[in-house]
Amino acid sequence: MNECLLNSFPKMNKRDSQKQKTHSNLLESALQLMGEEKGLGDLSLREVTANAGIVPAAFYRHFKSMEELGLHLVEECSDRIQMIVGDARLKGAYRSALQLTIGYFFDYVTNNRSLFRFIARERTGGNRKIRENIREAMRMIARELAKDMRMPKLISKEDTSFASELIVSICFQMASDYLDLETNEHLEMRKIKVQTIKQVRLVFIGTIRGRKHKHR
Amino acid sequence: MNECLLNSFPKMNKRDSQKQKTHSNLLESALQLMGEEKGLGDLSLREVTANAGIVPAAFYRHFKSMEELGLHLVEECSDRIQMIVGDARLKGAYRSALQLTIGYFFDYVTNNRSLFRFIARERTGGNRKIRENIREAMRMIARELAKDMRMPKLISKEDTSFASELIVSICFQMASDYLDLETNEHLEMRKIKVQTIKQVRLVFIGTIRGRKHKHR
DNA sequence: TGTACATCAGTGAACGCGCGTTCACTGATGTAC
DNA sequence: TGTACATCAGTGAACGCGCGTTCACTGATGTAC
Repeated sequence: MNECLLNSFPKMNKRDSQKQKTHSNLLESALQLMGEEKGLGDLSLREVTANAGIVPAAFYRHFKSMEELGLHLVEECSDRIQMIVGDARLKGAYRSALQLTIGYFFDYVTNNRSLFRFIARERTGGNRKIRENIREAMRMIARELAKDMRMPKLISKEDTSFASELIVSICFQMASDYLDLETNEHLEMRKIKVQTIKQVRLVFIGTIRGRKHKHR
Repeated sequence: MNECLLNSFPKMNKRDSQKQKTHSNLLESALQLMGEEKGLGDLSLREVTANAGIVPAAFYRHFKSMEELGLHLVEECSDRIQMIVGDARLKGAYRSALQLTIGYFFDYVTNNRSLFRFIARERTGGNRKIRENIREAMRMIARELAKDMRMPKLISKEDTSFASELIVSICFQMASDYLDLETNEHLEMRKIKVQTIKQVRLVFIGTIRGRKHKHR
């Protein structure tokens, strides 16, 4: 479907679309190889190319280094997560109960393990440029989320963006703890979800009740 | 001083104390070599031993792998941070204004950059066992912090521990962002401290005002 | 105290291995006429 | 449409390098008598 779309572009000839395909094969391979345990820094150029079905030297036709691949990966993950948040809004998820919203979020996390793992891990674990890009991506996700928080007129735009950034940070942190559980530890999973809900509610309450003392 | 103390133990003969010294040289070397940018996984056994002034093979007299060294490092860092928190309590820091407390915290972070870097980074970036140990260490720090939060009788023990865990998590996350700044970005540093204060205050407010709705 | 033996932290050489990077190349695809 | 040349994603061999680990060793320190 993606390829089909690409081919429909006038300039997308056979050669270009094949290149696109290999390009995304490389990104997908990297994500896949990192799996549950490894970070970007633990991947070798050779294993990524092998997994993508090309020869090591061909890597340089697409990226000048693994770091550059990492930056593309951040971008892609960020796009995908923003789409997730956007979709959820369209489906009205964020307008419904908090439990439900957090539930949806953890479903997405479950269905995109390696994606969230990657972001959570490289957020503090990667190199500086990647960390910065992830922080920026999270800020954009928070902005997306903030649209859903246009709660009562009670809360100023400033407070909304502050709260949404904190909520995104908390959710990613909890998602990271969540992904560390074995897939059969249902009780623990439940506990983390409940905890997340409590934490987010606490942020809401704090934001609403604390709004008068804004600058002090 | 430390060595002196060790030597005063009856069983601490010359050989044992030399071993202790090399042992902590290795830990210190690892911390030092990780510096601002590298994680535990980016260190090679060879560079650590070289920096500690021993031959690669001698590493195995102390640890069976780099992972084991990492676990010792987590333990040491955790001890040091708990001492920091404990000291702060003795000095009465946590009883004084919130700004002051957070200020002290960031001073400690500044004076122990590599230590906090290590914890922040490996908290999500390291291997599973190390991540688990760090989470446990943070829980203990939260417990230590909770002693200082025995605020008005308003707040239940349960809520106190919940809030203190969230606060510790937030502080570590912010410390990690803080350490990403160049040492001359005073304005940005100020901003992160202010943000941290706001976030922690928000947690306090949320905890106090939300305490009636405990389980729902 | 002196001697003979045991312990063991640290040595240094050697190993096989996977790594990133370079290079001249190939052959399918695209382009100009 | 057919032909001649250009482009360029992917090839495959080669390189030097630092890696973790092994091994028999050394010699200072500890211990038993």
